[in-house]
Amino acid sequence: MQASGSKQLHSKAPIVTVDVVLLTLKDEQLCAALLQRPREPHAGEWTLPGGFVHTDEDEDTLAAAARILSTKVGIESPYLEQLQTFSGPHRDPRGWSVAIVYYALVPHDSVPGEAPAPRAEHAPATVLSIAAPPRLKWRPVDDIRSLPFDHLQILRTAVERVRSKTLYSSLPVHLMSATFTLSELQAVYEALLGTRLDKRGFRRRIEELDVVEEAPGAPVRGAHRPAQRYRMKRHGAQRLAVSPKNLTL
Amino acid sequence: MQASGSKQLHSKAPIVTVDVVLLTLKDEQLCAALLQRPREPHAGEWTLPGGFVHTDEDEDTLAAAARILSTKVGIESPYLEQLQTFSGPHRDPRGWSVAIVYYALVPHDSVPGEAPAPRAEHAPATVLSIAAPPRLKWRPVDDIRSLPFDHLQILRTAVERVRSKTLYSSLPVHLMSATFTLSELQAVYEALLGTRLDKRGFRRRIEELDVVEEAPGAPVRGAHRPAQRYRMKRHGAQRLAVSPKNLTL
DNA sequence: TTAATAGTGTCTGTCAGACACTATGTG
DNA sequence: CACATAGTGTCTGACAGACACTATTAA
Repeated sequence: MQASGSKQLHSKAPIVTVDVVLLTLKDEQLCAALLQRPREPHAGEWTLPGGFVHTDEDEDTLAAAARILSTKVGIESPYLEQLQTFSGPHRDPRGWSVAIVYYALVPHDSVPGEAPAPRAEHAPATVLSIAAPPRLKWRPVDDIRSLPFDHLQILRTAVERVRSKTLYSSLPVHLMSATFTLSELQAVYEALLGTRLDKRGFRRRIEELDVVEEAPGAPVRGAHRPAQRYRMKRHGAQRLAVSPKNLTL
Repeated sequence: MQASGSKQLHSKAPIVTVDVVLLTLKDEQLCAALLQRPREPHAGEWTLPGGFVHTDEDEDTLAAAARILSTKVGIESPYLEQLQTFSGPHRDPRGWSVAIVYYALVPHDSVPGEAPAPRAEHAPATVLSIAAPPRLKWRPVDDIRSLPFDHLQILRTAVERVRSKTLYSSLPVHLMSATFTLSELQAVYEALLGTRLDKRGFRRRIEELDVVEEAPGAPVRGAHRPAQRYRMKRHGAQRLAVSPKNLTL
């Protein structure tokens, strides 16, 4: 037994883990981060990043999720939000378990690659997990057909949430690099939704949401007419702008 | 320690509870159910219904929430949905804790009153906590200024969620009796939103949502023109209809 | 008939979708 | 110049908000 030494004599306490669905956009495809498990159960298989709560250092499960991303994937302060809690006697072979699940969005260019040891090209910051290097890979979410535990269901739930929020919010800006053009942003929305969007309507909408602003510096000088660079507005920490137009009865 | 006897030597496992924000509408006011705690911590104080997961009988935390409502409040199969999971080292004096929180909506006429001992009508199953019968009361949510643990924050989050969903969904039908008139339903929406709504627009909207149907039987013969009775459509179990109009980018 | 509530018809301003247009760069 | 991408102007059908109207009961 554990902390509550007096009352719960009937049943064992559940196992508690925190899992993270880490998503990015790569070649117009939404991809999820998978780690190869170093230990049983399901040793050697690819799963969502996860781990136990460290009650001696984590302030809450959000902090635990951030720690797991930092430690096991080498990603710092991404957009991170609680998804849902999954539970049951069979989802983990070790017994009755609870998984508090978060989802995270990161721009593709701030992400460690697929090497057993992280590539040198990106992520110059020290990656602490070098000692027991977890293998990392990114897989398009629509290609993932099975995962250990109930991680496939968790992944599907997270993807559904992200796609759904894309319809009425500015969530996808968290998939963009530090600066980006509106055309790039539109391409990201289109990739997530699997639809073409009208340029005029898209720009009207983004402007209403009021979450991006012109970034200083030179415009993008591509093959043709240069494009204005934009960046995310930082209101407070990481607020989600939802169109007020969609909230009318 | 617990099931995972090998890896987590660093920190104690968190305490896991399931709490429920149980809401109903009474005299045009949204009210929450509060129970008087029979035990420490906060013995004698009024809190949200809650309890431990019984890993030997609960299929998941949703089932645990349903069991807690049935056992401790005497309410069977209400609308029940996961709200959010709260966690941290300080929210419960017993230690680092996780609360998986659900919210439930019930029609006012299917609800036990404020009696000291629970009525005999429900909960025929053995109630283990009969020794110290939990007292129940209903308080308007806007009058509740403080609660033990972090239950005030939890309550506020649930109320915000319900009011927000009222704007674009049919959630409030779960606050209605078995049959009801459209005027009554509109009054409930108005009470939740604190706004007057246009009758024509309201009826258009409810029709689009396609969640109510005409109920058989005599119309309501009140003081004046009789009104058609309606009832909730049962699609599957308890689906939530969201207006598709609000999901356009 | 009056009062009160149930329920419908319909006008209108607003806005999203559509699409044509201009602007500005490269080669 | 042709071409490609960036960015804007603007028309129009649909629809939500508003509100007047009819319908049906009791007293």
